[in-house]
Amino acid sequence: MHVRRPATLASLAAELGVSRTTVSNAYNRPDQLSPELRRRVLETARRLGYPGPDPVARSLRTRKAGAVGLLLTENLSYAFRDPAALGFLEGLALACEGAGQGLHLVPINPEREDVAAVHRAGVDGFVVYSVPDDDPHLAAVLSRPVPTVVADQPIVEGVDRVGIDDRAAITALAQRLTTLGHRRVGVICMRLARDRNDGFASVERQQAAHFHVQRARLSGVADALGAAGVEWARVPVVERFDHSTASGESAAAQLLDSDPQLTALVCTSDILALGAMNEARRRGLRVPQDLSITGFDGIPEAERHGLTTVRQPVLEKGRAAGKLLLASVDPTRPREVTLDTEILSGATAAPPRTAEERWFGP
Amino acid sequence: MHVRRPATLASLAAELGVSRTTVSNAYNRPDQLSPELRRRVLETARRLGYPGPDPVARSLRTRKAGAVGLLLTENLSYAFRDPAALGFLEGLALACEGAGQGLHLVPINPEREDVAAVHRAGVDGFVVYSVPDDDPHLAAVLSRPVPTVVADQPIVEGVDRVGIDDRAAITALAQRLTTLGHRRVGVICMRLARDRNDGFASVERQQAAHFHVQRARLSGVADALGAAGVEWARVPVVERFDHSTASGESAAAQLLDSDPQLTALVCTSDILALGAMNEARRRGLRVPQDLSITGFDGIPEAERHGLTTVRQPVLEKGRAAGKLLLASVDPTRPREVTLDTEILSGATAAPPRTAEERWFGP
DNA sequence: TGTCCTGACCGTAACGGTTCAGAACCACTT
DNA sequence: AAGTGGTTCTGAACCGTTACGGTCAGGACA
Repeated sequence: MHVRRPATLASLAAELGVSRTTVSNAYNRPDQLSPELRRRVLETARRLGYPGPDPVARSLRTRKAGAVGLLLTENLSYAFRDPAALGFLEGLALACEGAGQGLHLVPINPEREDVAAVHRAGVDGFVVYSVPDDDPHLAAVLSRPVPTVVADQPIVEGVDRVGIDDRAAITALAQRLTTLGHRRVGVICMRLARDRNDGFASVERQQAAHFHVQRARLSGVADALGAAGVEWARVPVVERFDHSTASGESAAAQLLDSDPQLTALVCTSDILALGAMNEARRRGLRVPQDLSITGFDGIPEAERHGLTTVRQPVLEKGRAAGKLLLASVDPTRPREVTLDTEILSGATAAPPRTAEERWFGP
Repeated sequence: MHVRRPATLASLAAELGVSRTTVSNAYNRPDQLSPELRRRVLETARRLGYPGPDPVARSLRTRKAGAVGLLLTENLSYAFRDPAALGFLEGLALACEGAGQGLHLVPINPEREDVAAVHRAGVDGFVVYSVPDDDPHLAAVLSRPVPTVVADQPIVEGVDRVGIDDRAAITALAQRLTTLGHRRVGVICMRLARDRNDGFASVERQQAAHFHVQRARLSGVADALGAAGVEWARVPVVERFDHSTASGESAAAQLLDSDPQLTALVCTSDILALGAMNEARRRGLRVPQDLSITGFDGIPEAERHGLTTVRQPVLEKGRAAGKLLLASVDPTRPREVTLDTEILSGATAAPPRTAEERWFGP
């Protein structure tokens, strides 16, 4: 007995004495052959251990892979730790599931700029989530002749997009602070470019940021403060490469050390804000009496801590990205989806203490 | 100007007046052709908008898809809500990433028993996580001629597996309760089969359970109680189909209603245990003074609440599953990996109150 | 001068399917 | 007897690539 090569559609057809077409039809178009023959085909398939048409060969012919690729800059595992990313992923998975499409997570090694994985992925389209404008993987995705949807960022000419109005949302939030009377405000933001810069971010760096979302949020804060007469160039902005509460803590420390007069910290994510709250507690500063803190995202953890923040519909965003991609054959689909946000009032924003209060207590 | 068909390797070769092989080599084996020609090939490719070799065609020829399939019973989105599943997913993603393999999430519609998605997935192997023994999707995976690794359950003859010793782990935990003096114990477990049964689970149902992990954990509890002289048939076991804290709450309520004398609740997951704690609080029962509660998994949330539970290395389990699958060409690999667990003592297990204490206070 | 080696390139044959235009056959109508 | 329509099945083309086993020119070597 020799090592039998696995059965194929052709070998099955030969065994049965019918054409390959007929075997193919037995699987894909039952109405095209008599029930009796179909039964025979399937039975013989079982006997020979034929597992059904090979998915890759089928994909080649039909030009459909049945899967959507997801591109993330970070380690895949990052996505599983960040609640906002996780919500997005869940929404996207939901949309794919509903359409019977697989979700192919593209493996990115952030160390090596290895774009090959993007070219190797057998998918019908890509969703790109939160990568910098100049990411080489993004370029690789765009070079492939498949539809693409970008979530949040970056903004690429002619590419479908789903996101929120980051700028307007954070402007509204920051306005609450200025309305409460805050004028000395510090800002904590996420990485602005692919290079690591854990420290103050100059206005030039802010404007040159490769992460559109961060850029938009910073200018949103600038808008609100500007409207209250605060000169943006004097507002300290601290950047952190890693997105973690530890980053929020050290950033808050850096801000408060450099300017103890700050009455409010605006953070561009809830994770950072939660870290900032930790640092405030460590310093014995009461939030919001001594220090107001705001976040962004509206993750469950933030809600539990009563953080004043912007809630964005992350799950809905993922779902919208999936739907948009899967509808890409439809010329009447929207080319851009902007979802609504909502301010969660929380309990971490209050009027600043006056100078007297600072010294003598309320 | 006509609608140009997208460029292929062949059309590129024709344009250049070289063979297809040479163009292929320009991408895959730069050493096989002169740098000069390679440069010309790549430049012409750019000019014609050729995006590089088609991944599907390549997969067909090389018989490698560059991706690992993941099969979950539940909605994909379930995996993003259950911390244990999430940890597993993260570990698996890490392993794939390290090997440059994609992770293909197979879309399962739990309503319809549609196995097609399994057949459509272009992957080099499957990881199956937590599905019932008789799941049709599992059968579909096994019918495909690719390596497969099962995580936790089910146990399939001849299929590689990674898991923990569920039975021994929970026996040790339950023994703590019996050592403390507990004899009236109730049990809350997850679904035992594919049909919904929100209520008491008979011993027959327990033994016929299609979820190996649940079966193992229940018999582990039985072992410990048996050793303390408690007849298992009299121990109330309540089953819940959905895995949520709400399920834990209602299950605890059902147990305590049926037997107010219970001094301890053993739960087969932390999620259920956290729900049970909610219910205890609602009833004014102090944990652990009035009621001891134990969990299983060791999720972060449990640790925060000081739950007495078993910690299992979920991330490591995912990673191990990935490594095992990716090593499946190596005949010397282990065929089964059993990871260690550890009891987290927590603060939700204490000696039961005596009858007197029950009536007159401690 | 003949032999061998090496680098550069090529032709053919898969890889395993799907698709589409018909062929063959049969029952039924006119 | 010829035409009509429907069902069932076939043949050949095609999807885009890579594996494999070459050829061929030119230089090294003895």
